[in-house]
Amino acid sequence: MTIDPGIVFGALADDTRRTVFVRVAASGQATASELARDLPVTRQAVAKHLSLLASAGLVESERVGRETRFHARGEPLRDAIDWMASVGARWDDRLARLAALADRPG
Amino acid sequence: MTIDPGIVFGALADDTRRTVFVRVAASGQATASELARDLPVTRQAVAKHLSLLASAGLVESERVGRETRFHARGEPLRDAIDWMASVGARWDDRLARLAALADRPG
DNA sequence: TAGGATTGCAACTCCACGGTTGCAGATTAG
DNA sequence: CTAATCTGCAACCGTGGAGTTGCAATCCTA
Repeated sequence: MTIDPGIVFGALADDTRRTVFVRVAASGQATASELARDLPVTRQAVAKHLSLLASAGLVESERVGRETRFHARGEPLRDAIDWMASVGARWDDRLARLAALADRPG
Repeated sequence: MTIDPGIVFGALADDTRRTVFVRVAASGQATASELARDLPVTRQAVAKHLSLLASAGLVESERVGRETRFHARGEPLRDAIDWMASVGARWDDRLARLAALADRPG
């Protein structure tokens, strides 16, 4: 099931949420509480961001004991890139080249 | 001047606005009134979307007589793709390959 | 010059979003 | 067993965004 591009773009539109996503990606594994310690927002705010990122497919959760660990996923990023490249390919040569590379699966 | 990725993602998050952008890109040139004729929203709504797309650098306006014609730009798309690919390159091989291609200018 | 077309600005409504606080349920540690 | 953690749910608030209507200004055309 491929996710609507708008959901992914919306998920990446917010600064805090983008930071959360980058840190999850960088650390491989992270919980809402861990992330909230280094951010200027509440643990619940981070949890909401992670929930929205999950509904966009950008993140996956796994319950381990009393904590919920999150890890990043690349497929929605690739889908969003595909969309952008295919739209821009009509008049932008560099995007056309990216579209050609992005289209071939594997 | 490179535009903040969040602005671009936000601009592409809305369905109607994404449709407007695609139609501007496909037709090469378009005005708010022309676009509104084929869309289920008002001319003013389309104008707002175009204004926001312009502030994200995704579109440029040119006044011709009594009408304002818009055309699409690719640079913000490339910037957004760069951001996505570089973030995902750490754990996703396909995104790493895209990042390698997107990084080399020209 | 009068009229139709095109645009821009302003005010208004509605609601989704980011953030907070408070609390209750589960789970680990001492 | 008890206390400290970690999580999730619900209610609430303020702001901004998407959309509308109405109106004034500008520009082409007959």
